[in-house]
Amino acid sequence: MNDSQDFGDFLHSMGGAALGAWLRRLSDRVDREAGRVYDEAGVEFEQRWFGLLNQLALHGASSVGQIASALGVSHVAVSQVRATVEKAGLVISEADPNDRRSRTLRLTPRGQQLYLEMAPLWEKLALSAVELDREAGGVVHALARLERALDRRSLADRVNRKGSR
Amino acid sequence: MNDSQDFGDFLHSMGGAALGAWLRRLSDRVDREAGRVYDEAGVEFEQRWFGLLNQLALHGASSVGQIASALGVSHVAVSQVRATVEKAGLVISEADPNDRRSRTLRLTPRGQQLYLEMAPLWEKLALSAVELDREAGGVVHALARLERALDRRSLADRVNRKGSR
DNA sequence: GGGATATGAGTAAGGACTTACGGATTCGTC
DNA sequence: GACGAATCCGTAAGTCCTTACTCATATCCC
Repeated sequence: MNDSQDFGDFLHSMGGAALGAWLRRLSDRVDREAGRVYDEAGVEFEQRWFGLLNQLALHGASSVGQIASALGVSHVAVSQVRATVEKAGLVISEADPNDRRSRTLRLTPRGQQLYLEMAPLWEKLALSAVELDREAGGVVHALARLERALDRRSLADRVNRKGSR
Repeated sequence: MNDSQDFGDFLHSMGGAALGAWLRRLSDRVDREAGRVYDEAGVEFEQRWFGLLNQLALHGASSVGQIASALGVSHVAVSQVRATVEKAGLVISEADPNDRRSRTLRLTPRGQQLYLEMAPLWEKLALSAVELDREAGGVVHALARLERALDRRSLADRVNRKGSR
């Protein structure tokens, strides 16, 4: 009946500190199931590659740092993925002539071809995600709001301001 | 204006397949910030320990498997945490006399004491989580609904039923 | 009662991130 | 123009989880 009361109960029994663990559990689950989709479709593709490839396909050649900030991950994560997709022949990288610290990545022909081949599958994945989101009553928006709330004030900050009593 | 249209756009540009990555990013963030809370409070505690300790404190002695299913993680994760909290002297374990395959865990006096010491901090963490959830318009409920939606039908299943065209 | 099967837990290895640090440029200012 | 600070990227190591495999004990069934 009283939803926010229920929720408080939930958080107290689960432990407020368990929010992170819960998010991780769900993320693992979604990633794992996406991986299964690729396996069942018989394609050699890792979910981890998606963000980088998608970024290059949508926005053309980009640097490691650009991709990292677009995806919201560390440059290290991008760098690691770059190494594997480059080894797989999907991407090439070369030093930016204007700034030789920076490395410019772009899809190879083979990468472009793979992207096109994968497109229908990703489309179905996106449709499924929309469907899930609808059934879940707008998780995606809720997550975006959570992210903004954390931007406004960090968890640590919120805890500290609860007083030291 | 049309929210679900916006959302579809979002998912198409982000890529539906990015949902998992996004959840992971948020989980990392929440966990990291929780870790900062412990550091700033000057306590030697790892967020990873919380689930196991909380379970033992709330439900008394339990087996590895019981804790794993209560927390929704693999028994391996519990086993790993057990090893470290046992080494830290917070928990003891002994073979269950009724079923010697099973290992029964319980808090040591020191573990109980730590639990009591941490309680105010966790309370503040829980309050902060409630606050965040309110600002985010009910993420927790949304996540629970997402989980149920995935239980009803897996992502792979949903994708497969989108037809192979 | 004994052999096949199931179940609880542990170890090893791996996946997707992270932080910490180091190397190579570039920038900014004197 | 050079010296220190800032920036881009890479490697190493660590975190928190997972799956795959193995061992030991329990259970089932004839």
